[in-house]
Amino acid sequence: MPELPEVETICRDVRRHLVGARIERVRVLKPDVLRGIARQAFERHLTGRRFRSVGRRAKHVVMALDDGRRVVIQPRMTGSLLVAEADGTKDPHVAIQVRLESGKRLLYRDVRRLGAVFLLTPGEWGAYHAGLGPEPLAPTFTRSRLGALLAIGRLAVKKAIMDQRRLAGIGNIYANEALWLARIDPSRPARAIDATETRRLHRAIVDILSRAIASKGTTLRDYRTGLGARGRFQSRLAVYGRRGERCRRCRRRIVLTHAIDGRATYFCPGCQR
DNA sequence: CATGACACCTGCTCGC
DNA sequence: TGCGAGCAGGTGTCAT
Repeated sequence: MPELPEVETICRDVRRHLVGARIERVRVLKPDVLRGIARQAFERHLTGRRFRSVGRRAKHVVMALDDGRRVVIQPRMTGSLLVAEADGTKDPHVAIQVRLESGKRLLYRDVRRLGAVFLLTPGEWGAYHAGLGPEPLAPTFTRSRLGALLAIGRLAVKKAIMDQRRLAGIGNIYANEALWLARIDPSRPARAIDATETRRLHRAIVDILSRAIASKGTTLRDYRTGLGARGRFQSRLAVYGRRGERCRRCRRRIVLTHAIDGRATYFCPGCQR
């Protein structure tokens, strides 16, 4: 569920509680969220370590430890990370609890348990990082880089901007919203997007992600910030979840289709070409 | 290599 | 009220 703005919000919220803090105890309650490491090894490795930094890459939370390894969390559809004051192990959906020296708990909660948690060496992190596309909010993400990643292959533009190897962090909600902002039909072949449209799409992507972060993300169902609050961007969505409502630009009714990759695609047939 | 189908899970909503 | 079907913000694997 969480896309770039939601994960960014989570990181900002939990960072100040974690950086420099010593890990007193780790409890993995749902071992199937761990990838490539067993429960005991994960718990043993983290206990006694300190968090050195908390950051985001694509839609993933990256927490560096003082031994150089990194805990990487992919929340996927229903995962959430939050700092709590009290024990969370009674909550049936808490997969991992990390108790800090402050007494606070870092909880990884995941109703569907589709999320994934990794413990990576510096070398493994390098490969992980390299497998993801550019960060859309980094200064290095330019119009020409967007143009280059759209030019390859024959897939729909919506699929192209959601492909994490091409561009990191955009999911279904913000893909729909960015394409509406840019007035581009989501089903258009990516390679057919011209320079003017690429310019509009670049601006739309940066704009929608920045504004969503400023609103602490979009809460439709499960998503919560790192402090357990709801995001506010859902009230700003122009097309996502608004089938049958009128386009705020041209007054035509918003259409829903599942023709692209089987995912919900909302668009305005009046002004998205 | 690109692409599409499917799997992974649970919970919620809707129609009957 | 109960029940089955369909759906959900993501990503990895497998066959073609």
